[in-house]
Amino acid sequence: MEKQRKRRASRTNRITLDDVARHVGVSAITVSRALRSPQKVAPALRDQILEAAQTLGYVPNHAASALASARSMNIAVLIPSLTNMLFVDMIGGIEDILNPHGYQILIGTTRYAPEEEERLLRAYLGFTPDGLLITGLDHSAGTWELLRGYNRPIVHLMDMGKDTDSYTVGFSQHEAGATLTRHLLGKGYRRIGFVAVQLDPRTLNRGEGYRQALREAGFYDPRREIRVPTPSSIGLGAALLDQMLAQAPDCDAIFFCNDDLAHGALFQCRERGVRVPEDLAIVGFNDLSGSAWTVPPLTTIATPRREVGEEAARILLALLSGNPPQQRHLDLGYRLITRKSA
Amino acid sequence: MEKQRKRRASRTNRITLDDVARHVGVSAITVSRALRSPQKVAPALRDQILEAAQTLGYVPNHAASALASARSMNIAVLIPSLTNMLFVDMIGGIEDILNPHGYQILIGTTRYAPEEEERLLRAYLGFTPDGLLITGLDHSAGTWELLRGYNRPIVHLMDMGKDTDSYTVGFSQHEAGATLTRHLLGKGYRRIGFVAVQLDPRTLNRGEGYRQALREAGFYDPRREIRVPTPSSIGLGAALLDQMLAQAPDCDAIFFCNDDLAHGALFQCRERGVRVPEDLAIVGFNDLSGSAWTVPPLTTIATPRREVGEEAARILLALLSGNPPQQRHLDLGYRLITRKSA
DNA sequence: TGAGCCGATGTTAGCGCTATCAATTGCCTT
DNA sequence: AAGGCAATTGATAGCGCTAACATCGGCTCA
Repeated sequence: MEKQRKRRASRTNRITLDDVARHVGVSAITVSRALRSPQKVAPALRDQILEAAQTLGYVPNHAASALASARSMNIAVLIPSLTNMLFVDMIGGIEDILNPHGYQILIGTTRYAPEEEERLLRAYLGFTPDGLLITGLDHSAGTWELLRGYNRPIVHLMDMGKDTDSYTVGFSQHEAGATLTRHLLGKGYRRIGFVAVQLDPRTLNRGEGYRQALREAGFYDPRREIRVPTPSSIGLGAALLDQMLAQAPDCDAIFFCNDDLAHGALFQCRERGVRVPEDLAIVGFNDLSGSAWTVPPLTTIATPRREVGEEAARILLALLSGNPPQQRHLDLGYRLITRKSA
Repeated sequence: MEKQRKRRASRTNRITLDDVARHVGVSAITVSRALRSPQKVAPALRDQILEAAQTLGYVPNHAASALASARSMNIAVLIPSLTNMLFVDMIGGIEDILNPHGYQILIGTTRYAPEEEERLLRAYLGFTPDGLLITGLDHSAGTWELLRGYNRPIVHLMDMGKDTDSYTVGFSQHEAGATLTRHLLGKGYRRIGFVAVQLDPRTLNRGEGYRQALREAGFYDPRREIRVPTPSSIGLGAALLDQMLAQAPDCDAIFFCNDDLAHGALFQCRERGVRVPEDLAIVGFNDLSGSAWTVPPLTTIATPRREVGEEAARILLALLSGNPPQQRHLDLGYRLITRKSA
């Protein structure tokens, strides 16, 4: 009654565990062990198996392993966009921590759209990721439901949610916006404009901080705010500088919600003969790589994006190994970078 | 003789196909069909199944599907780095084409290191990707061996390999480098320097083009070349401008292998009081987003990186559907962008 | 009217791997 | 000497899904 195992037309001619096992003359499970937990196999045999695997060019089938073990060793990471260097830097931090532990990250870009995020999340759950890193705390109801049903570690990035019991790693966008605004106030600027683009929740929070700081000082004026949903770019910054000077010519400083925009604005100031910072101060946000090299160099807020990635990954690893950190919210702060533009 | 299927301690409490099937009162395969090829299931039943799947919150298990069907619906993409916007743009092009067809891309960053590329490739083959997009044609022997053993579609990106039978999509780095150099020669510059960083094969090819153009014109002088293996950055560009002016003060133009560097150089020229282009012409390569907004705007070569991604993805799709394109090499060219810096 | 065929659904058997438990061996205790 | 224990290897049964073939009405057409 020997059960004859007949291959289904050999759909793939890949080398399998069985092939290696047969080659060495042991059972498949022993090969599996030799590769996954070497200390469980006698040294001599282990070496023989590893050599055979090498010779035959064996590559473990990830799907089969994930299916059998219920651990996929991959982590889904959802970010709004790869075009924004902010998130690229964050991804770098994540990979630096997770890769050495054998985790593979799956990057999904939501294009700043909640529906797209939900669709993507659903698709990524199909990969049975062992953990999830997701940007922000603002999600569609459907997304939250998926997150609730996903009973594995989740860490939210770049936002602080002191009120939730989700794990979060980030900093207060609101405070950062207020800090930068207060810095301008401290320098004597009074008619401070704010330019917001993309209008994702983090941008809006910065705007809230700006508004609060100005209100407290008694200088808030809604005519000095511009909001457009367009994605950030240098060209847009130049255009919005023009728009701001047209709609509020008395501005003595402008807070751009992103360094890109500020770069474009600095360029445009030069074109228009507006002296920075004598006639107009310009400040940005994020401290992107070019901001030290503009003319004049840009005053901005440095955000700990790489560290956010790293720390979130560390928390995820802790959760995966069953050691939940006592703190649910990690605030990595931000730094005010004062250069010559204000 | 009913075969009792007993669950293995219910390791995951996810909803499975079987759950949906039981809920509706059909067999698992019918549910599978309703989801994957709806036209094979009677409309009324299909709707009932889809609704049940929705209600129960069913998410297909990717690993199981990949294992059973030998099609993973994912495509591995190996690039040197995400820090370089060049590759981010390329990824954007790839996703735009592949995502609508249901393919998921797995991004691997090799850090410009052949050994890392080989390691990554091996890891990614474990995902049984249905196709592979890999940057360049310069790989370690081990990588080539893996590629040879991988009998599924592969497209090489950003390099032309007219001599190989690999599929390639890109443009001639060599010609682009020569074209830019000839442009400078045409403008009357004679003592043209070249600054290469990172020293990946594409950079080196540009350098070859530069050298050939200058040799043909009889103006090549090796003292005007700088090569450092460091990654490109704005700060490095500033530093290398200084170095070049120190080692070859008679330079009347400098070709930086990347726009980043050129941005830094422009900044440094301003610091040093070197007028561009009157005292010194500066040109870059790639036409990154900031290059239209420098002072003065940068003359550079615009590279079709998004298109490279798109076309490579299209070729991959064609290969996956069994319609190999007749052309193995797709040259997407490049454009000389003349601005004020030369 | 019956062979033939088509559309809709089901049955069976794996995909390649690992969890679980069993079997074997050698060796240590008491 | 018997029991016990650890170390090593193996047998078996699935993980959740889909390919391949089987089945079953109903319907067409000679």
